Order: sequence, then structure tokens, then C-alpha cells
Amino acid sequence: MNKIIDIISQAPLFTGLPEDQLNEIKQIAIDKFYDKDKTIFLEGDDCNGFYIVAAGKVKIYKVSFEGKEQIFHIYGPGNPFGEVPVFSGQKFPANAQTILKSHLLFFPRSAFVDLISNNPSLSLNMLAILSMRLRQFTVQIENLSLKEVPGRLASYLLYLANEQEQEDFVALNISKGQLASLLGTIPETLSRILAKMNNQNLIEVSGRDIKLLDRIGLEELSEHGKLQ
Amino acid sequence: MNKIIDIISQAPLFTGLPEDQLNEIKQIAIDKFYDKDKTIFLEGDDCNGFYIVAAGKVKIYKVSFEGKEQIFHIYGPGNPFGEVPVFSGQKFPANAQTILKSHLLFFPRSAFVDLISNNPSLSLNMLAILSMRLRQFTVQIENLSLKEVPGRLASYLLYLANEQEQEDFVALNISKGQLASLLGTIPETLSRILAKMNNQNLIEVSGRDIKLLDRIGLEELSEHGKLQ
DNA sequence: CCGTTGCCTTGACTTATGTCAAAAAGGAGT
DNA sequence: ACTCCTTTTTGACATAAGTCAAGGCAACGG
Repeated sequence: MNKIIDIISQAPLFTGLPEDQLNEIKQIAIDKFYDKDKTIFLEGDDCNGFYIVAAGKVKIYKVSFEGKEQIFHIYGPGNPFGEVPVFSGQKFPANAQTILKSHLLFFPRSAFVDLISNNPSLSLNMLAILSMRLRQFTVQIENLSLKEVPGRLASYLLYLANEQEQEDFVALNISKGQLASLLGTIPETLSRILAKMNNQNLIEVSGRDIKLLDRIGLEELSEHGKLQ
Repeated sequence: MNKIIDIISQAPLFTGLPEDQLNEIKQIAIDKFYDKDKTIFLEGDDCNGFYIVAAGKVKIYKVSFEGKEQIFHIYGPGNPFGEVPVFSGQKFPANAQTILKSHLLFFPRSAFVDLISNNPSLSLNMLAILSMRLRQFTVQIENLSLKEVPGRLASYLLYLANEQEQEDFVALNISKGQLASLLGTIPETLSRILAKMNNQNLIEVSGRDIKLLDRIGLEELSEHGKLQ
């Protein structure tokens, strides 16, 4: 188990804060441990605070009436989640569930609001985080409405390669079923499209490992994207 | 033309602030006037501040390589827009254009950041606004990925009726083409679906006026929604 | 009154993606 | 190596929604 203070000092939300404030923050954080595939909160639950992932992995998602799942985000160590209703003062807008055994830090709402009210740097950090989220959502909406599945997949692979600091190789950090849900489609469709991109020598898939054979082609696909 | 101070004092962003602070805010605001269909900023432009709509109407949107448009929001009087890069420190993530002759207030970035740094209530207001935006985006993503067009349209009509405080009647405040873009579809499809919902006595369309004949049916459609 | 313009609607067609069902491939544990 | 179970892949099919092209309709100005 990591020390709370280490996690806090490395989270983007708290970067640049002086040590005494980090200690104050530490005072209000509460450790929580979850096994794999455990629900953290459900859409509509009352929000009495938000979380930061210390270890493990968490998905934020919704499910349609027919049972189809849309994943909004997958968060790993250092990422906060569930902050929206802290400030908009309502219920959680989506569900949160671990996809790995996880260690979370919980920050109770009122204590945190007090903190942020007395701390301009912290509030600017939080504004920056929420703004980044909005930016990501913009991209996600753009992808869903203006691109077809092959384009979204290409975008995601390039994003992941960038994130993993690899030139031409990515290792999926989630199952293909979850990837489908993140891209707003279903496993069958994803599987077919991976096969097609494989045939066209854009990528080479083996399990969760994917070689990017043609970055230029992928970039084109991600922008003006039709496959075939 | 409205007085700046009136607009400011009525904007959600500034609610609850004492009068001396409203005056400070007024000091940094700059009037801008635009005709109909004029570009305010484009995706990728450097951000040196954000805007509040004083009068008129503004759309925030992106365009795909093939030319299809997705509208993210339509903002009217009192709504701020373009705040994201103020805090995330990057370029505008989407385009903004007037859809009516408009009067905007512009708040230069650095002056505003100074203000917010010295003003916990203002920063909490801004956090609340951004959180509400995130919540709206959540709904939009849910709609795009988990509902079909009839479901999205039904949701929108119910939302609009609620907004306009009408039991069973809505007046579209935008063209049908723009509505299509807001719903993530094209005018032809929207037209067909309106006709179909008309036939099934869910609604009665005449131009931009729509009677909601069967709220229950519309609510079902918006949740588990297949038409017919 | 009539033609122009922009918006909306309709029709015929294509296509991407979802559905359902079954087979194949992996992994974990015995 | 074998079984059990989950994940992934394949195939045949259905359908929502996009494309292209044409026509209607209303608003506006001459």
C-alpha cells in the first residue's frame, strides 16, 4: 500500500501546493479498498465526496435500457473522479466501478469545499482539471457523432501510443469488450474492424498487443475516416 | 443595448457576489457586437479570454472533414462560453459562431484569473458552471451512443418543453437543420422522424411549433427508445 | 404578382453497424 | 493435459441512418 501523502503529492489536482497544504489535504482523505468489479457508486446516488485513484483502475459508465454499456472514462492512479456533483450540488451523473482491485482516496465533500474556498491555487487546479475533462468530452462527442467506428479506433490507438510513449506499438490496457464500449460500439463490430485493419496492413494484432504498421494511414483514418 | 452591470448581475456565473465585486468584474468586461452568422473564434485559435452572451444566440460546434456539423451547445443571454482554455491553458477546442445578431461581453484571461484567484465565491461559481457543463456532456454522450435518433429527439422535446415551462407545447428556437446537427444527425433523417412521430400521434408538427400529444409515449421513447 | 432564395420534405438507394447464434481461442485451476 | 469459463471471432441477417437527387413551400424583394 502506498502512503497517502505520496499519492496526494503526485496527483495533478494537488501539484504545486505547499507542503503544509498537502498535509491539510491528507487530514481529510479516507482510504478505501475495493476488489475487482465492485461498484463504487451508481448514477443517482447522493454525492458526499469524490475520489482519487491511488492504485488500480476504475471505469465511469452508463448503461442503456437495452443493456448496452457506454464507458466515459477509465481512470488510473492519480486521477480524480466523481467531482462533478461536489460543485454542481446534485447526484452522481453516471456509475463508477473498479475493473481491477483498487485503492482509492475519498475526500468528503464539505471538508473539501472548505479547503478549496481557502485556497486559490487548489481551486485553480480544480478548474484546470474540470476544463481538461470538458476538452476530453468534446473530443468524445466529436468522435461519436462525426466519425465512424474505424476512425474512432484509429484515434484511440494513436492516443494510446502517445500515452505509452511508444512509436509504433500499443498494449491495450483494457479488454476488447471494454474498448468497444469506450468507442461506443459492440465487441463484434470492433473485432471485425480490427480484422479489416489487420488485412490492410494498418496494424498487426496479436491478443492485446497491437503494432502500428502505418501511422500515416491511421492518422488519415482518424481524421477523414472511412476504411476500405 | 443592455447595461453591462445588469447583464453581469444576472449571469449565473456571478450570482451571489457582493456589489463591489460585480463592479470589479464590470471593469474588466469588454463589449463586443456581432451580426448574424459571424465567427467568434475557431477551433485551435489561441484563447485570450472568454465570453458571456448579453443578447442574441451563439452556437458551439465542430465540423467533420466531410462537412457534417455537430453542434455542442447553443447559448443565449447569461451563458458564458469559451472558458475551458482559460483554465486548461490551451487553444479553443471548438468553433463559436453567432446564429443571431449578438451582443457579447469579453473577459480577458489574465485579468479574470486574477479576479478568480482573489475570490473564493467566484471560483466556486465557476466550478459549479463547469460541473454543470460536464453533466450536460454526459447526457449528450449517453444520447449519442446509447439512443437512436427518435430517442434523442424525444428527449430534446421534453427538455425544451420543460425549459419553456409548457405542458404540451414547444416552439423550436432554432431551425430544423440546426436541430438535426444538435442531435447528431442530418436534416433528412430528422424530417422523416418528425413525420413518423406525427403519424403515430406522439406529436403534431406545424413549422417550428410542436404540440406534444403523448408525453408518456415520448418519455418511453426517450428512455428505451425505438420508434414504431 | 412572380421569380428567386433558402429551408424543408420525399423518394430510391447504399452502407455501416447492430442482432442473434455458434464456433474458436485463451486462461486459470485441477 | 483436461475442464470450465470467459473473451473473442465469424457468419448470416436485419435495420437505422446516411447519400443523392428532386420537388415543394414559404418568405422576400422587385
